[in-house]
Amino acid sequence: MKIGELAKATGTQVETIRYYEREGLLPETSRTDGNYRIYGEAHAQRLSFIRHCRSLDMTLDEIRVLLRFKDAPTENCGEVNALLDEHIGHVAARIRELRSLERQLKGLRDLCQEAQDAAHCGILNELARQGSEGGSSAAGHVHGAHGRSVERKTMKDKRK
Amino acid sequence: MKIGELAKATGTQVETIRYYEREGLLPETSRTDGNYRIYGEAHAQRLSFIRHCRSLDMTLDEIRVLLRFKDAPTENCGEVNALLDEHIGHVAARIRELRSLERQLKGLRDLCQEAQDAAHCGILNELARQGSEGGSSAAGHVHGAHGRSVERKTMKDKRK
DNA sequence: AGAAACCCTGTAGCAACTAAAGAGTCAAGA
DNA sequence: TCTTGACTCTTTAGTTGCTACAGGGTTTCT
Ligand SMILES: [Zn+2]
Ligand SMILES: [Zn+2]
Ligand SMILES: [Zn+2]
Ligand SMILES: [Zn+2]
Repeated sequence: MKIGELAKATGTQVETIRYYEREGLLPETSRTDGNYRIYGEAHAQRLSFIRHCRSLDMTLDEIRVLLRFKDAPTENCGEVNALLDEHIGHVAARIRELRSLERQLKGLRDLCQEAQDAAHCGILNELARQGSEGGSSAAGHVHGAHGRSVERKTMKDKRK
Repeated sequence: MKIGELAKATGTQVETIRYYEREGLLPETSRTDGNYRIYGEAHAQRLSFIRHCRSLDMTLDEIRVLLRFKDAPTENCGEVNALLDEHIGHVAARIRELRSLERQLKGLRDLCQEAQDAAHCGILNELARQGSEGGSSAAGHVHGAHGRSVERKTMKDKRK
């Protein structure tokens, strides 16, 4: 099948597939006379595997490790288990961070019950106070607090 | 004070301060004869405000909005409250996503109790199964599952 | 005076894509 | 047959919030 069909079959964007090839997660395929990539069932399975891992928020580096084991069926899978445990740790750590943020944010929110002039807004004034360290810092690899997908479109005219 | 002193006073890196200036979060300052930026107390406060917001995982765009209200003390702060509520929603949404991921990952982990050959590893086999959509997708702006800071250093020699 | 410590601008890199430019290929319809 | 349209190709740049150079200039200390 051609790249567009593979994309449809796996729910992946065409550019993402080419990106994975560049990154070495998918092998380079054979090509048609017209230089089109052609894929088989094995490619579809491998891509499904990758996307499944990504849906669990693993990094491409983590996925690379798992793929090495997929490609070496006689190896002992102990490292796979360890990697998964670590990744679960990454997720758990980020959840703890975000819960702490949520608490702080709710406390902050309570400082302004009803709208007034900005100069007396408890929220703005509290944010202006210095100190109060303790934000997210160490540990794993689960980051950010802001999603992909939405509202990305509207960002074009941001600058200027 | 000079940029290095401001950096020390606020616990911010020098490059970050210059970056905020480029991004319009901090105003351009006056300069010394030798073209050094000079800052006063007001700048330090503004920077503290920004860093405080960042420690709460707000985006720079969100912070820009809050700064507009800081700069207009007579405006009604209703939008501030709304922005905070939205951001709390972002964080809450991401927590829900990550909790779902955590459940899935733990279920996956249970599929391989003791190390064996990769071909029979329940984890690898389950990841290879297709379907099973339902990963993170819609909503807010709290993303990823992988932290900043650590293990970034080790990534230099990644390719090749 | 010389060296260390600071500052400047400009550019590139990180993760994991996404989008777009500019060109080529292929199948079907008029 | 020709032409439209859908598809594909490569290359390049943009996204977010910084961080790290490189290659200079300035200040300050000794
Ligand atoms: Zn992880
Ligand atoms: Zn308020
Ligand atoms: Zn937010
Ligand atoms: Zn196993």
